Amino acid sequence: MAKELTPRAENYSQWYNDLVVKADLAEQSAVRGCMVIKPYGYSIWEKMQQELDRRFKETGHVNAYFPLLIPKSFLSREAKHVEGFAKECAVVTHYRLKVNDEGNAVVVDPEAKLEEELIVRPTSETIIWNTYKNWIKSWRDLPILCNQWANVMRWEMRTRPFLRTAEFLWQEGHTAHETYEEAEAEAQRMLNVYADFAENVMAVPVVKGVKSETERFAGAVDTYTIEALMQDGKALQSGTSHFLGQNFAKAFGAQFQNRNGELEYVWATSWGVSTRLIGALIMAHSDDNGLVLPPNLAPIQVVIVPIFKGEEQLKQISEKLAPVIAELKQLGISVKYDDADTKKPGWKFAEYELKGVPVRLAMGARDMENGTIEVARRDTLTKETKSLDGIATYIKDLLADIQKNIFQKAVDYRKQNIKTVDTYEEFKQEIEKGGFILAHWDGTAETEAKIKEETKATIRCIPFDSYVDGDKEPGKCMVTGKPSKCRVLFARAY
RNA sequence: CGAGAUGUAGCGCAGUUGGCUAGCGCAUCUGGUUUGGGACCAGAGGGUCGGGGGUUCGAAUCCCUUCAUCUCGACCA
Repeated sequence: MAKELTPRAENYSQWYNDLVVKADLAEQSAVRGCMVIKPYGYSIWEKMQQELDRRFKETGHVNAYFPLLIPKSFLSREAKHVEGFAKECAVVTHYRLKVNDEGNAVVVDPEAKLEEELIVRPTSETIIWNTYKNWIKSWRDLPILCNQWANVMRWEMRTRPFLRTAEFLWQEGHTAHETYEEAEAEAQRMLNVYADFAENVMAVPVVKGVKSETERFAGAVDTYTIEALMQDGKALQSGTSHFLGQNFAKAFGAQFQNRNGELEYVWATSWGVSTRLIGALIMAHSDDNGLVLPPNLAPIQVVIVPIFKGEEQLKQISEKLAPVIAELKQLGISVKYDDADTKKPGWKFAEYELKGVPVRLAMGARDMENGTIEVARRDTLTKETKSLDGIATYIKDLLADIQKNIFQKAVDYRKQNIKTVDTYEEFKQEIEKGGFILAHWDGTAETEAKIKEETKATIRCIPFDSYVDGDKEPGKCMVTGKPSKCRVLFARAY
């Protein structure tokens, strides 16, 4: 056994770390907190990008690119914003290196100090609003609907592959609008795009809602979020969309003449999802045998393994399979035919299971004689022997079925792990078991802080939709007994 | 940034009362036999023992120092 995963039950974090490395998604780099995303992991990101980008374009957005480096002064224009990010910014102070006097190392040239230091972007609101203010003079210039695919850097103390790294890849949408209502609707619309993507492409069910003041993005009026539940019972914030009000417009002096000829500050949104989604994908579906990828994101949807003795037999099997491969490709299915004779079939089976390939086909001498093929599905780990006739359409349907099944499993899991509690004592017990908890809260930051302090649980969001009977009805805060409008979603989170 | 642990071949580890040429498993390479769930035999290559300094006739082993990683806290998409 070349590659063994730590079982989830034994050590969930270790399982996750093992999987990331052994499934060839990413590895540790020479730079603290930064990872190398390997080709297999990156191709999952590329598929995510394709699906998201298409949805952004369909909703009228265009892509652009803004600089990596931001003048330090920009960050401090919005008071809350700087407060939120100042502690985790990397700063560029010099623009030149030189060889030291001993001639054996390069050192920073003290002569080359920057007049104004530059910040490696933790997010781009400031540089973008400094730019947008020049683009916007009239209501006729609005809306601006831009997105950028970029890297950002947040100097985190503790990092984990995909879930929290110092540098990560993401997209950030930044839009400018004429009215409060239009911007607010945009923030909601993009949250819905994220939720649709999470559920239909990633097969990860999410709870949509609004963040409490404490958890809100620094500089936003409101932050909307999609929250997913991982297999260890912890929540993962998987995407956020912010209604920024006029905060950044005011900070950067972005005004326009409205339809009444008056000067007004521009209304804004921003929204993003990151490579963290790969972490969500792993922790939502995978098992002790390795990754389980939903067909809609799997870089390889079908792998075909020939089982042969000698070159002559391989040739015969390959000929038999060629039309099947062609037909699958015609149906838009990504296929890998692994006829390498350097690895045994058993090794390949284990390897592709580890990598989460949704469907595996195998053909040996027996199948060839019978005109059959072995079909194995990753999500259920079941095998069946099927006739070669009509196999391609069968596989196409099977992939759709697997996508549906993976999602349903995740929905069922969430259903089993979403509870309501009415007393704080009960809450303390339940939170130890993990999962989502719907409970009443008095709406104050003090109570929220007390709960976090005592239980490590945070308010993930105030959900938009109802998940259990009566969760939208008023009640009494489980801690203080003060009135509460509706139940809010608690969990321990990543 | 606080507490603890660990650094020996690509990976996982043994060796640490100071003493021969630093070892084992996996991986790698060569040749052969194999191929329906992580094959077998034979041979081979691969090491600044995390870095620096010290003690000593002699250091992976003892001392000092430094760096890195992991776990747990504080902080966070």
